[in-house]
Amino acid sequence: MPKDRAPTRIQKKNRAAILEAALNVFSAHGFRGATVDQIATEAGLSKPNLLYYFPSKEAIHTALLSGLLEIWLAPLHDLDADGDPMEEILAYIRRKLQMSRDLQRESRLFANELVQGAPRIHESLSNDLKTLVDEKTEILTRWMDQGKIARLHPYHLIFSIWALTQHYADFDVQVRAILGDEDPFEGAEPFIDTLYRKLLAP
Amino acid sequence: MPKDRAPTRIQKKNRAAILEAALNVFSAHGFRGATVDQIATEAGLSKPNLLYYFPSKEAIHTALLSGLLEIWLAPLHDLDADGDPMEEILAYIRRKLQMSRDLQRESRLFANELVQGAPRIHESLSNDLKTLVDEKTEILTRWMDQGKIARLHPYHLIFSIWALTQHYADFDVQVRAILGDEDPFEGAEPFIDTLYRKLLAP
DNA sequence: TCTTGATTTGACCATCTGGTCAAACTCACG
DNA sequence: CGTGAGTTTGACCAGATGGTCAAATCAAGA
Repeated sequence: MPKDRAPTRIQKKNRAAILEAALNVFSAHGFRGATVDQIATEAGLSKPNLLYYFPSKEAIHTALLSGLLEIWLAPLHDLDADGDPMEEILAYIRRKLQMSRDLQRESRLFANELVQGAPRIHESLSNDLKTLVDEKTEILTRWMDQGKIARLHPYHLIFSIWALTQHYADFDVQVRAILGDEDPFEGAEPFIDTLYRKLLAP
Repeated sequence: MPKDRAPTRIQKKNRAAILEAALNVFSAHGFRGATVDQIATEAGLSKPNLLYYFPSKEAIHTALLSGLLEIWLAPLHDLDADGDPMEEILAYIRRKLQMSRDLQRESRLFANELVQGAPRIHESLSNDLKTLVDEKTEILTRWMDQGKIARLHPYHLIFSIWALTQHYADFDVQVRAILGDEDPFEGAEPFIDTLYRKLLAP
């Protein structure tokens, strides 16, 4: 294991390569389905070399997840209480959908984990995520009280946004099996936009 | 392997026990994460005994999936071109949500498979599923043409129903981490019902 | 250039896992 | 009963997999 001084050039490069490779492999096969060898090869390292940088498979997974959680929640974090309600929400949705397209691997990484009961990030959900969501649903509720948007169950409103946007990343195969050549996101964006405009209209 | 005559009493019982156990294990851990031993134990059999009924782990998985696909698609199959458009769609959604609650394991089984690219059911998607969806979107399009429901992209309308309902089964941990003690489905039903009434109103 | 810590690797290990097999046991039916 | 087919199992195997370790190689500062 490298000493915990300032990371060397090589350390930086290899750690990054490992996390990048791990994202590919874990998101495609899940934790159990991924092998250390696979990750090492994809990172251009030997297995013992990889284990020189991370003490275990589990450690790679954990590092990856906690590193990405922030990115994953950023759009919700940006929801601004002082902005125009409808525009804020629609902007959030748009960003979330964009992430589904551009960060499919990340979405699948979380999906894999969640479908199997989130054994490794259960704590983050109950703490970081719950806190953030509570903070933002409070804003939503205020907007509803002010008649700026329709009154709805705020938690389920959030769930619906997650469901509708992440569906396109997580279940991409299914979507493409049905749409054929049509680009999923081309149709998804206006559809979801319309949906929320109708739903949220006071 | 048992001869392919009429199945004996014991064969019936054990096959059923194996599939039931396999549903538990595969849905909770995914294909790769499940072990034959685990399934055997949960079915109350020894591993070689289990392999007397199914030739391989893969065979169990396949039998399970293909057996369940029919059940899974039944609600959509029931969508009746001659019924009242709005009521037909809302009934479909309600049944789908009910399935998310009552058949969580089944939902997760498919979710696990889909998130990882559906390596084992890709064909079913492109054939059975695609055919059924095409058949039903045609009905939806007709209803839109007749002005019975709002004009929307029919495929994405279907996707949205799948996403919104299955989210509660597949990502149950996340939903519960946020809702706390509140029953997810109690709030989900009216929320989703309202959503589609607003969305589909012509 | 030399030295020292950082990096890399081949060989190895224990365990897990899917699957096999021959022998033992059980059951239904004549 | 007796018997043959149906059922069950302990012992076993080969390959995969996570992880270890000592030795070899490399890189950068004195």
